Amino acid sequence: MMMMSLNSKQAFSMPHGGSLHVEPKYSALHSTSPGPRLPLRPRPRSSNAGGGGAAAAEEEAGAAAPVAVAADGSGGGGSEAMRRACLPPHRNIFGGLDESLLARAEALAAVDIVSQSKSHHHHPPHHSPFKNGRELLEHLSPGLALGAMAGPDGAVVSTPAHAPHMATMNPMHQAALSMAHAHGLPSHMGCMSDVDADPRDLEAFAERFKQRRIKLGVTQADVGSALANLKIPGVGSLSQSTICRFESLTLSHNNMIALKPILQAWLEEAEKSHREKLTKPELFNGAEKKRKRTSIAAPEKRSLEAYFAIQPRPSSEKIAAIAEKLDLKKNVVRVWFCNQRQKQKRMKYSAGI
DNA sequence: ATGCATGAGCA
DNA sequence: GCTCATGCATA
Repeated sequence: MMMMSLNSKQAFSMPHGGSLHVEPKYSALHSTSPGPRLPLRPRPRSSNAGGGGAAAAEEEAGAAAPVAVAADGSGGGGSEAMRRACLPPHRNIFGGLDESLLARAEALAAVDIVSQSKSHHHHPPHHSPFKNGRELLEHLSPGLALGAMAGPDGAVVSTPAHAPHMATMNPMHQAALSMAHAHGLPSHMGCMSDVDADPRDLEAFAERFKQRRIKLGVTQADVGSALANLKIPGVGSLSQSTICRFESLTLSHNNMIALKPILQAWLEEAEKSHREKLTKPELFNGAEKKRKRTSIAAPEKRSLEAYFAIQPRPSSEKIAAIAEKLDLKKNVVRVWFCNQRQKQKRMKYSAGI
């Protein structure tokens, strides 16, 4: 059970070189400063109150792009608004239909749906302690726009995460990981939040970051857990996924902006430590959680995509109907749509706003 | 690298 | 119930 293989050591050689399809990064948005700089809200708890105008506002929101910069506290709302402003005013012309909607999607995916004899599997609603890495964002946003930069009150979300297979780690890794420094974050942070939002900058940084990380011989997973060692108030660890997405620019713009200073801080510390060749292993240990990932079969997936094409935001009832037709759990379908929407948004951005 | 999932905060 | 930030599990 300990041979999970990869994961923590995928630093330099990813077996899958080019076979993977990279998802749309939001390459270069507008060249210079967008407007949406701060995802960080003043105090509110975790992430970005995205919910804000979410669903409702989503429809048009066209004009309100400027978005309140931080002050409003709902970073999410703001970012969202601006994001929407950039999106095409696609509206649900299908608003009224119900049956017809399903019928149409059915038609589109008819072939697949027919074979209801799919072999999908459900499993109990797994759960996990989950840690909240979002809080880190709030603390990182310098007082600039917010002015309210509380001290160490931030709940430092430490990571219950998984146990990095450090046993196999070489000295280099350890050195890079062991830098535990308590300090305020690199100087650059002082003036970000307003200027660091340049997409081009983020792109450049992400690339540089990856390059230097690899140079240090540290994996994405290592970086994630090492973040906790920075002891930055409110900053805990992050997962390999997040680091990966950061490097590949597959995070939301706001998320990228929020993470940049943190990763930059880590990078500087890591390189510093690397120079000193410090070696003090520091381990965390993780828990034993086993979440099972639902795998939606291709036919069902195609059907979902067909439905999504005509109505990306189906009502609860439509979701139920779809779930039944595809013989999937309603929640699975609902989540699928949510994730699909997120994905679509990123795609639209990458499309080159 | 990416698919499915959780959870916080908001409407 | 949505969005958004993130994460575990997995291809």
